Amino acid sequence: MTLYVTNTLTGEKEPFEPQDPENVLLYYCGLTVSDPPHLGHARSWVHVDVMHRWLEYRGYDVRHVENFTDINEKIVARVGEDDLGEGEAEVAETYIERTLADMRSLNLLRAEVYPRVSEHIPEIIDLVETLVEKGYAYESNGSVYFDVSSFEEYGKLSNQELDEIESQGDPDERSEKRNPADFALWKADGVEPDDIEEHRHEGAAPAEHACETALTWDSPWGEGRPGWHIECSAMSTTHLDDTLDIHVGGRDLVFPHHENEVAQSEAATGQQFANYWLHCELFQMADEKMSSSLGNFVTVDEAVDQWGTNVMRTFLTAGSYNSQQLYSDETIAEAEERWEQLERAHETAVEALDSPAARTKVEDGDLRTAVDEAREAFTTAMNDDFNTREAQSALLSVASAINAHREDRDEYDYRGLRRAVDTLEELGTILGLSFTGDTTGSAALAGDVVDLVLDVREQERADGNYERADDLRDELESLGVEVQDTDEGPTYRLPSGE
RNA sequence: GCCAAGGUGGCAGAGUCCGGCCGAACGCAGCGGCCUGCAGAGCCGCCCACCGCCGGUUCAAAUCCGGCCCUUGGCUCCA
Repeated sequence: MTLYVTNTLTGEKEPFEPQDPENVLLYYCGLTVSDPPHLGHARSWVHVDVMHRWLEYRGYDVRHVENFTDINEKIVARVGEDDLGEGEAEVAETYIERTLADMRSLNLLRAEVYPRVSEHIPEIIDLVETLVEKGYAYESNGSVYFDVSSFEEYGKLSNQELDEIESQGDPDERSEKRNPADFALWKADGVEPDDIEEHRHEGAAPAEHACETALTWDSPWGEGRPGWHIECSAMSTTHLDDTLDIHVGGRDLVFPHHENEVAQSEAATGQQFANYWLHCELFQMADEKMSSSLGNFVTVDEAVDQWGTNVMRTFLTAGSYNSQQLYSDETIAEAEERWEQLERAHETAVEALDSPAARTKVEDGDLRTAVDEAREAFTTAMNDDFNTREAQSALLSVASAINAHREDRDEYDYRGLRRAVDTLEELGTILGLSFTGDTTGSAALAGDVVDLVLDVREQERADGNYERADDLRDELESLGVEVQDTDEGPTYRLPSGE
């Protein structure tokens, strides 16, 4: 079955064909590490992760590269704040560590490499030199700008005409540029206090001091720093190839960032930069998008602490990657409900498999058919531009089939249930969902203690002391332990977290 | 102003590329029943949609074409 993806470059859904039939070169525009990652980032990460997993599931060897932009005025602006660090490099490092920890907490597959701008200055300088030599860029006052008029296809990604594009970069640069739409590849000197003023928070070090920590490098044009767009071109080429199969990023980066990457890379190599441009849509808050600059974000660590990894992943894949998604307590709660349905059904099936009522000679055609159809539906959904919402529906239909089977049978279809459990686990993994609860350490101890309390409660119930039994249940409930009485005795769920 | 995406039930959100299986999925909320000491979970059934508006094409349109209205995002740092 063919995989279809929506390509921003053409604006159409097209069959996906990597250059090499066995490998996929995937580059994701990572973040500028000047703030703690928020749920908007997590949404993109999770969708890229699901793409990665699905491509692997389809048999491709995925070479996934994701950069960290660790050179930026906004990072300099944070110097000295809290315990972020005493210089641009330290602040960046602090946030990179936090970011990697957040990524782990979301159960993301690791990328092959997480290149940093500061470690690719020679490659960047080479690239800028190439552009100057080929006549696509010019030096001005120690800075180097890309001459957009020299690149005929400029605007093809964001579908804009050059004369409609307004000035890029800060006002000071404009006098140095030939065309207001030209953008900086290399910026002369370091960072000036004025450059960071708007990004500074309370408690940050004095601007002059912070700027002194800004990193600069020698270049053929004198001391300076790389411009914003050039790093992705340099790093993707270094770690992958001149032509990427898939370049992913947030919708908000289409212009100018991605447009500029296309211009730089294609001007330098003469090759198409990326065959497929995929863009993740943004979260929609009640009345505006979630963004670092608006300060209306929920950080990833807060969210994962509160809801747990599986709920977050269910939430983040509750819409297609390329559709805007509404963020609210209600929409998260709904995702939690979906996840819990899956989790409960999984548990139900596992318990049924372990019970003596499970027979290899029993066969429930409805169950087996439902599982097979769900598998089919999941595959179809994922191949249709990574339709994770539909994929979730398919998983939920397995859950319903399990419950229905358990409901109206006295003897269970062992093989059918086995297949249902395997399907939930296997397909769940593609969405990054994990059914394997923590059965070690304190979680196991907690489970034993709950078992003990439930034993006592069962005795009370047997004795007809329902009030006492309900109290025990309420107490457990208040600790987050969800108790359910079933025909085969009580079951419970510990608070979801990790 | 220019570019892009979108307007589907009370909410949320698929389906629109490739018109008919859409009398519109999945989930939440709501209603009835079963089960239960009770509750929850679960099961069965139901309710809620003239698919933004107007017009066109067609045997047939949520899906194609044209016009209009509205929303969101980008055009400045942004996943």
